[in-house]
Amino acid sequence: MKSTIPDTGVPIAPPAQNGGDRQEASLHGEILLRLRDYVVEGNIPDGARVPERRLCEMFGISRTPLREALKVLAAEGLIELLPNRGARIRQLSQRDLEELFDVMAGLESLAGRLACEAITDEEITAIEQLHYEMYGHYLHRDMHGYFQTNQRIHESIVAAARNETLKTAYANFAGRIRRVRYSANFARKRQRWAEAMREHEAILDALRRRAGSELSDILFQHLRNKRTAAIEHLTEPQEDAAAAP
Amino acid sequence: MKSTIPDTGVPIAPPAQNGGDRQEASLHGEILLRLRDYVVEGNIPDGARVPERRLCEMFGISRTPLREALKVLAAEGLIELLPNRGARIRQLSQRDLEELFDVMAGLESLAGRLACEAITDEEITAIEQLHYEMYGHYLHRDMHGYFQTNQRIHESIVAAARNETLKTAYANFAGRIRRVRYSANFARKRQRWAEAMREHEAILDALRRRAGSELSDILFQHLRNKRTAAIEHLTEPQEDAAAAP
DNA sequence: ATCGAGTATTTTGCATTCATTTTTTGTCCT
DNA sequence: AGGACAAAAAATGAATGCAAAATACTCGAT
Repeated sequence: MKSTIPDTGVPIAPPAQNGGDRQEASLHGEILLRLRDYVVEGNIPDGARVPERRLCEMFGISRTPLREALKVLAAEGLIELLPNRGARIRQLSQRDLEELFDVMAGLESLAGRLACEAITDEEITAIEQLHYEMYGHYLHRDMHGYFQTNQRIHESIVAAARNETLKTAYANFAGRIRRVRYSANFARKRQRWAEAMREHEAILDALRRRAGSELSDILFQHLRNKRTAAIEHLTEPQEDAAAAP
Repeated sequence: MKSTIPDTGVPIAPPAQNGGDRQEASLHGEILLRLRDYVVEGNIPDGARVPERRLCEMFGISRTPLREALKVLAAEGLIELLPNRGARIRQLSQRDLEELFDVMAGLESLAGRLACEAITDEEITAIEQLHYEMYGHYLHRDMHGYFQTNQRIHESIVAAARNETLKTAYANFAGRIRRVRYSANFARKRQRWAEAMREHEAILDALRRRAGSELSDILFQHLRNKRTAAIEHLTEPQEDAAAAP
C-alpha cells in the first residue's frame, strides 16, 4: 500500500490477525490461508463472483498476491477462473459431489488400511474414547456434538495412517465439501443415524484387530452411505423447510 | 509482448506451439501447462533453483504469469517456495516417496473398486488386449514397451472408474513421482517382473468378476510391491553402475 | 592461498501501471 | 414502456517499477 491513502485505504480486516498459529513469511502465503478459509466458510455464495477489488481492500494488499492466491484456489478446485471474467465460487453439481464423496471414501479407506499397520494401542484407546463420547451425543440427539466428534474420529484415523501426503490431500478434499457435508449430517434421518453408529462400531472392531483390508472395506461403505444420505438430502431439501419453521 | 522489441525480446521457445491439443485462453494457464511439463520431464535437476528470469525469457513472458504458475506448482507439490529465496525443485525424501506410492496405491485401489461398478465388457476386453500386449513385451524383455503398456492398463482402470475428480488427483500424484517411477520400473529385477505379471493376471480376473473389494485389495498390494521395488532400487542404485557398463 | 568484512549485483516480493475486454449506464428510436 | 445501440465505467490480464533481501564479488588481512 501507499503512505497516504485518500479514501478506502484502511484495511477493513486487521492486517495480520495471525489467528491460531499459522504464520507465513510471504504475503502470498498469508493471503492464501486467509482467503481459503474465507471461501470455505461460505462467506461468498455459491457460483457468485469473487470480488477481487473488494478482497484487496479487505486484506489491505494489492492485486498481485491476491491473484496468485486465486490461481492456487482454482487449482485446488474451490473456485473457477473464467477467461477475462474473473473468478467464481465453484458450483458443485450433484455429479461433482458424488465424485468428491467417492474420492474421500477412497482416501479414508486407504487411511484405515495404513492405520492398521502402525496404530498404537493408545491411539485406539483414544478413538474408543471419542466413540463413546459420540455415542453420548447420539443418545442425547446432540447433532452438533455428534458431528464434531465424528469428524475427530475420522481425522484420528487419518492421523494414525502416518502419511502427511495423505493427510494434506484429505484436508484438501474435505475443504471442498465442507458446507454440504455439514448440512448433510444435520439432515441425517433417524434411521441413517443409527446405521452410522453401527458402522462406527464395526470400524472400531476392525481397527482393534488391525484388519486392514476389512477396515478398508467398511470405511469405504460407510462413506458411501454418507454420500447417499448427502445426495438424498440435496435432492429433496424440502424436509428442511418443513421442519425448521 | 510488445510490437517493437529492443534486445532479448524474441522468445527462445516458439510462442505457443500448442503441442497436442490443449489450449488455454489465458497466458497463465498456458504457462502453467508448459512449465509443469518442463518440470515433470526433469529439465531442472532435483533440488535445484528454478530460474525465474531465465524461464521468463524462454517462454517470452513477464514475471507475473510465471510467478502465478509457480505458486500453483508449489501447491501441487512439484516445487518448493522458500521465502525470499525463490522456488526450488522439490527434492523427495525416501519417506516422501513411500507416502506418495501409498497414496497412489489408495487411489488405484479406489479406481478398481469403482471400475467394477461401471466397467463395460468392451472396456474389459480392451484391458485384456493391453494385458496380452504387455505379456508380449515381458516375453521379449522389452522393458520400455512393458512400462508403457503397464501405464496404459492402470490408466484404463482409472478411466473406467468414471470419476474425473479421481482422475485429476491421480494424474497429479503420478506427475510427482514420474521420474522415480520410471527408473524403478527399469530397475525391476527379473523376479519382481514375473511377480508383477502374476499380479496383473489377478487384477484382470477380479475385474472380470467385478469383484470390487477384492480388486481393491489386489491393486493396493500390487502398488505396495511396486513401492518396495522402487525404494529398494533407490537405496541400492549401485546395481545400475555394475550392469550398465 | 584462505578467510572474512564490505560493496556491487542480482533476485525476489509486491505495488503500480497499462492495454483490453467486459459490464454497466445512458440515450435514442420504435 | 421497451429494446437496440453507443459511450462510459469498471474489471481483468499482463508488464513494469521499486524497495528489500539474498547472492556474488572485491579486496585486504592473516
